[in-house]
Amino acid sequence: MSRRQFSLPGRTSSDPPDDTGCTILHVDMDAFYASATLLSHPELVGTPVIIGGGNRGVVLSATYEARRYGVASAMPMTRARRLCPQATVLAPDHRLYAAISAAVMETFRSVTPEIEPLSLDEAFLDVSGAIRRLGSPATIGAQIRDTIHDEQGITCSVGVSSTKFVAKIASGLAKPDGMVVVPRDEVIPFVQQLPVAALWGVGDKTEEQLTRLGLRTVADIAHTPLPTLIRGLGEATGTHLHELAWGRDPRPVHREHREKSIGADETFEYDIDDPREIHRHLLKLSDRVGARLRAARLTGRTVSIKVRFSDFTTITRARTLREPTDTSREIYETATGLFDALGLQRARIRLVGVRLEKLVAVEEAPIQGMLGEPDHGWREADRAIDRASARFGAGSVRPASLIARGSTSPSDDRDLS
DNA sequence: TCTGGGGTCCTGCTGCTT
DNA sequence: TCTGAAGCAGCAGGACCC
Repeated sequence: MSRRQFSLPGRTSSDPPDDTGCTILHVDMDAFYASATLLSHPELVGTPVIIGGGNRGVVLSATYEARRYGVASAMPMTRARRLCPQATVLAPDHRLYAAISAAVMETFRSVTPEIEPLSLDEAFLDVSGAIRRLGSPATIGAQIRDTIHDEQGITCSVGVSSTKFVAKIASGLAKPDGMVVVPRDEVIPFVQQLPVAALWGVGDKTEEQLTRLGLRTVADIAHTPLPTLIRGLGEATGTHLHELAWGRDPRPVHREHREKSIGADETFEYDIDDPREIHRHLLKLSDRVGARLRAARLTGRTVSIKVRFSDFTTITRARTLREPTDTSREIYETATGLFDALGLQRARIRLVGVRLEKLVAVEEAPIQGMLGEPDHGWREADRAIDRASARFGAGSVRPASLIARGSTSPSDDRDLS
């Protein structure tokens, strides 16, 4: 098999770049969800396929054949279908993605323990400790790509550089199925030739603001006085972009990742204007969030809700509790309290969400009983539900109000993802 | 065109405490 | 007792990322 390498603009494959000091690798699976799904649909390989679903869903991923028609991730499904009507649409299989992701992360761990996963399908690796054992960073990148292709049957792209953000841009340029090395002494010209939108942290709005300031390339940002950037973009963003524009990104690869919030939200198939129906969804979401908190042995102090109306305007409300909690019932009661306080009169609601913030480990947060809670209260009930779910499957036990009339399937109301 | 779900971070405002 | 400043926490909204 031949894998594309060293495709930095202006270079040829006979001119391998100097990867000395380029110890950061960014590895990104190519069209991960689509490639993974096609493992069980080999007859669709080479054809346009879109992963996504639902009336109001968006595209999770698409094969490169579908992307040629303009289909892109996060695009509304209705639009994707219009752009590429001949595409096969498949529902996502999150269990499969998690399994492949775990195997890929294991491959990374065989190279170095210094891994920072960003999502299921990408991670930063600091390979400085592996060079003596496995070879240069570019050699290690090539080995990783071959291993993932041979063992998982999917391709990935690798960016190699001395900083995280340059490695990330490089892997994007390498796609699909390629590798780009940005030598240390070429970082500044490499970064400064890029459009501003290539910078990490520049989305539509920031790009608009930068354009208004007359800045189109990273070089423009680099040569703009810092106070001007701060005035236009704010202290944090201004400083951050100025640093990146000079190739400076001192952030190391972080092995440990501590979650700061855990939440769940749900877009309804049709807008809902019945507060009792909203309460039922808040109960389901609180239940889901509570279960995830307890599984992660975390508690949270601030309960926040999100409400999105039919016109897509979105509001959030939050309440900080006296003590942290991991009890689904307490989360639910706080969430409904926040929702009821909005005083909505038959407003058409598209989405509701529940989130727990200010997380602390169970061990660090002595949990107190809810006010008026009996000795064997909601906490014990939650634990019993968690045990039943572990044994019989998620959703095997749930609040009676979530059991639809005539329903016998636990999956009716509870999302297993 | 018509916008998911899971997150993180930043900014501005308000109210409380010192 | 009153007032203003400073610091901080909480809250709300928004931008961004995958």
